[in-house]
Amino acid sequence: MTVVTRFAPSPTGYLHIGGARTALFSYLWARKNQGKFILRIEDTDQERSTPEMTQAILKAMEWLGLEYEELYFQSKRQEIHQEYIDKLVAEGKAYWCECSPEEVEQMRQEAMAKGLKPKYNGRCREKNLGPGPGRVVRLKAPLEGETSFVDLVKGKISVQNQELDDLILRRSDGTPTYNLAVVVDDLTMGITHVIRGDDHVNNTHRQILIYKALNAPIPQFAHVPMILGPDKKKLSKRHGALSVMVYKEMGFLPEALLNYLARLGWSYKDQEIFSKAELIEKFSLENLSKSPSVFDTEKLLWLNSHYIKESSRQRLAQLLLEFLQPEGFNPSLAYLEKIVPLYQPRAKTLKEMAEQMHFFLKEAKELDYDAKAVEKFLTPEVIPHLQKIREKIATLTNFEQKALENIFAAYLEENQLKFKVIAQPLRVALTGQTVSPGLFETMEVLGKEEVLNRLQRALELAT
RNA sequence: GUCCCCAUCGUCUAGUGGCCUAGGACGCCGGCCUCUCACGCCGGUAACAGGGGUUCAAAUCCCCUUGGGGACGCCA
Repeated sequence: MTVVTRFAPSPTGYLHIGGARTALFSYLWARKNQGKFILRIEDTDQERSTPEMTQAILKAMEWLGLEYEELYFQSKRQEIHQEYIDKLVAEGKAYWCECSPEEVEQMRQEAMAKGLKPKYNGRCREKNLGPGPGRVVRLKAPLEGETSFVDLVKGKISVQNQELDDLILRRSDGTPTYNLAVVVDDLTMGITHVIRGDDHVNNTHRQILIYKALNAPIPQFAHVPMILGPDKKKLSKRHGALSVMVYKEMGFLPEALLNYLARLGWSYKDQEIFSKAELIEKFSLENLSKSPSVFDTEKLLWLNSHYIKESSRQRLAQLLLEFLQPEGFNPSLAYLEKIVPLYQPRAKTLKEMAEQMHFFLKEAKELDYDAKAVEKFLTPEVIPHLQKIREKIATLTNFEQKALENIFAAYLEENQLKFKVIAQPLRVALTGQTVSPGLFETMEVLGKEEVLNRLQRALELAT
């Protein structure tokens, strides 16, 4: 049987870190088994679902590169859901209930008071009611025995049927409830493996009851533990960025996020770095961890810097444009491609990279000079040296790193100087700041004319 | 409150009864490299929650305690 997995987000919010991870696991499992990966938008909550969020989720899936074979919208499948509800009622596996939400709430209170789990007490079970205003359809769940399943990551999970109640299948407004819709959809889409968050384990037993009432085959379940914040609480907005697309805006590469997410709750021996192909090859459900994991931005940052080093300068240059343009810079790709390699070993994010390279993108006359740096390094002692060096450089015809190094070596030799003495002053003169990539590579990228202009400007500044 | 699940360094994890005086990675600390900042390289710090069993042998199996997470909707 071919493997079919699905990711079923509800468009009541953006695609968040946790969702992205279960989507990834579902995707990997399908790919590994040459199966099918389905994206199903569970937009049945008319109140809170929006088309904008649906688009946002689709975009995020695309950015992450999680391609799916089929796309469904749950809201368009209500007739199918209804068919199954009718079938259950016809077979006596479900019944109409006239209890109002207030009455049910009271039943819950009573159960709580008795130290029991809050649940519906089954009052309309045997009333044999038909449809009517305000009425819902409930599943006639077994009163005794236990329901269990073997979770692919947690092992056997059982629950006494007394703990479960007659869950609602069809709301009084005629729409199907989540549990019914999920079961019918998973069933009709031929899902073989339901990979989802830990928070669904309790629903699983209820869903299995529906499968059984329907006499349908039950898929395999794999419940992935939650992702926690640094305080070990379920990851939420107060822990910072949650949305996948915000990570994009923060300058993360999709492969870094994917790699990080994969290793969060899953492992393959001691390996840390995985390409997508490797992930597909090595992924397995049994190596998923059973316990929740804490989201660690530091490690994500490390992976991101790793992938920045691995990426081609062309790709990074292209991506950088998105960060540079809002800042008012519009460099040519060719020029950017020359700058990028100088930052690949240094930057942890694209955003950081873009910010640090500003001085490359301005002309000498509009360059910002850090006042403190100027005061500290452009001293009367070094000015003459910079002046002479500028003259030497001006004679250079091939303005390359090697040639520049030679000029400097010669000058330092003649004057019995250490490079250290003029390095920082030179840096400040060229970049306006005290931190930058190596000076020779920086000069080569800036080009002769710009270097001469900047030295000129610095010399004027210092006097 | 009731039910379900979980428990190895600060964090992500390896470990599937002897190979464990517990390995890797991030972070942190120190050193090397060095024109600044990084990168890189080398080294270090640091964990089997506690208590009972089972066994010749337990991080690994069982029980209890503690701690943590999740779920109890006409939300998904």
